[in-house]
Amino acid sequence: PAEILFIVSAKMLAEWDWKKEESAFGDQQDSLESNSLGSSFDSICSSPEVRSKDPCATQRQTKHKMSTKRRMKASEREKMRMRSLAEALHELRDYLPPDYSKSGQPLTKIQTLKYTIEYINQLEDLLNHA
DNA sequence: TAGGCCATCTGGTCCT
DNA sequence: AGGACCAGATGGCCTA
Repeated sequence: PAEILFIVSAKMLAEWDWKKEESAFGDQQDSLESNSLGSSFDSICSSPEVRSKDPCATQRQTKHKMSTKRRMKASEREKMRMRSLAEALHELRDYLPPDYSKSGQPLTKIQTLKYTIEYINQLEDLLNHA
């Protein structure tokens, strides 16, 4: 189980880090402005300029509302899913040497993933040079 | 008080 | 059709 946890977290972080690198610091301003496409969708679509041509109208029409019951069920599942993810991260923390949390405070999720990568690399080096 | 972290809700998309 | 996954939004809590 520990190995699986390590591999999964390593993959998660690898992907996360890679995405970060891609959109790095240079264009932070841009990304801030172009960010939240989803939430800005409504406001964009409601602007008079855009409404005339109307790329959004069809999308709006295809927006189907979930029934309240189904939405509640989905929320509940999502809650459980996120909890199990958090639980796995807590568990993962226990496999890291105590050195990583010198501050005395528990590692954050991101820290846990980053340090796990670091730790795996260290172990890998150790094995390679044994 | 601002900023970081987290849990939760929600709508969209993909898959079975 | 319904479940799983994802990303954005939001609000609460905590700390520097």
